[in-house]
Amino acid sequence: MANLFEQLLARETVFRDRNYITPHYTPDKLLFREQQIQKMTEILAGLLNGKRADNLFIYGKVGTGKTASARHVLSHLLDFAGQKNAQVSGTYVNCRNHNSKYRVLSKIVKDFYPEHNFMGYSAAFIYEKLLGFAGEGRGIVLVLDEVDKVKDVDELIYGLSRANDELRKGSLCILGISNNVMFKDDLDPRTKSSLCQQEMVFPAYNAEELKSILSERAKLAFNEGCVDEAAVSLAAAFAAQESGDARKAVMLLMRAGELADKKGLARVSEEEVRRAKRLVEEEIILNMVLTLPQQEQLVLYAIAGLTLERPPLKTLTGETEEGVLYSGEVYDTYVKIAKKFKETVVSSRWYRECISQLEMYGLILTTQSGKGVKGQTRFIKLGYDAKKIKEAIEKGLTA
DNA sequence: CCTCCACAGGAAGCGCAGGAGT
DNA sequence: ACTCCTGCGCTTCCTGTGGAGG
Repeated sequence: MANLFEQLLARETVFRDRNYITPHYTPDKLLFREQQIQKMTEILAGLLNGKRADNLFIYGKVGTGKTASARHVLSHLLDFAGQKNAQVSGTYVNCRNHNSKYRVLSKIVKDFYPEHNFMGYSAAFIYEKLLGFAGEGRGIVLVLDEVDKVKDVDELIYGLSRANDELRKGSLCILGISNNVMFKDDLDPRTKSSLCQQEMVFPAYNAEELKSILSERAKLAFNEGCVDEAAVSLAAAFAAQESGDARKAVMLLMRAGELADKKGLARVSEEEVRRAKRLVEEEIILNMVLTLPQQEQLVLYAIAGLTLERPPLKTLTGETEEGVLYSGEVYDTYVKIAKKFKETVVSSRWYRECISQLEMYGLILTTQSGKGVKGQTRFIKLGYDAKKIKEAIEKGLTA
């Protein structure tokens, strides 16, 4: 009997190197971002001659290459500065992980003085340290990704730009990135004019562009001839239709490849992409179900349970129709279930609020009762597969 | 036509956790 | 460290609505 891992590795695969088709990988050449990269290069070029550079604010939806482009330009800048012995430094901060002025500043200073640990030092000290570093005559680029996540952005930007004004030698250049279009309007006017000296918008990719991007990745990630062109087109089309998010397109093709491997297929075809899309959608729904507030989960669980109990009805035309539930009976079963799980039972008013929420999420469908029913009530129908939803919630409740 | 049923959904307010302000 | 404030989840109370049934 062969070793378990040996077996696994020896298995047929469509992948040459799976890493190239994960969202973590950034290609050396960023397609369809030449303009943006060019403009960023122009803005930052002055630093190499000891001049100041304008601050730049970049925005655009997720998966439009903002982060990748910024990091790309930054690394080129630092490489070139290293070769030319120019006094240029820079660092990248993801503000989702460093979401306050203090955290951002200490991350920056820690990057410039890797041998020191500034944990616990006062904000003023860290600020001075940064001023000192720049004051030695360095041009510094600070890439602040997802700046909108910083709680006190105004203070952070204000502090940094004031530092820039105070410096006699050296300079600071802020390159802010955000995918929230509204963010700019919430800023203090002074912060806004400071951060947005230059602005840039990254548009979403269209289907053709996504196709080219995917093709490039596919060449690297898949073995030759292992992925149909039609499959790449379809994945690009799906992603373009929804959002123009390159990351989503890449994920879709990766999943399709995994499906092909699982089924022992030699190549990835459109069929795998379709199945991958369904799979991804299912994951999103199940994830949504699990992150629902407790009471809404219980209500949904009651609906799923009742739907399964009730055999699908045959309509007059012979088609089967999903069981339609009355609002009242759903509430009654919800109460029973909540008691069984020893959870608090909410009032029927709040239950109705849960129903509205679930409908907003698209997890259920409701219609007003018409003729043939006494009183006024809502008919409730599950939007997705009852079994899967029930299983998902059961898993969540026992965990 | 009136009444009742079986709900829908608005308004006000309560208790609590957690963040902001000092 | 302290209070103050705010948002969330929820309850209570209430008025509205359209069909069923007498």
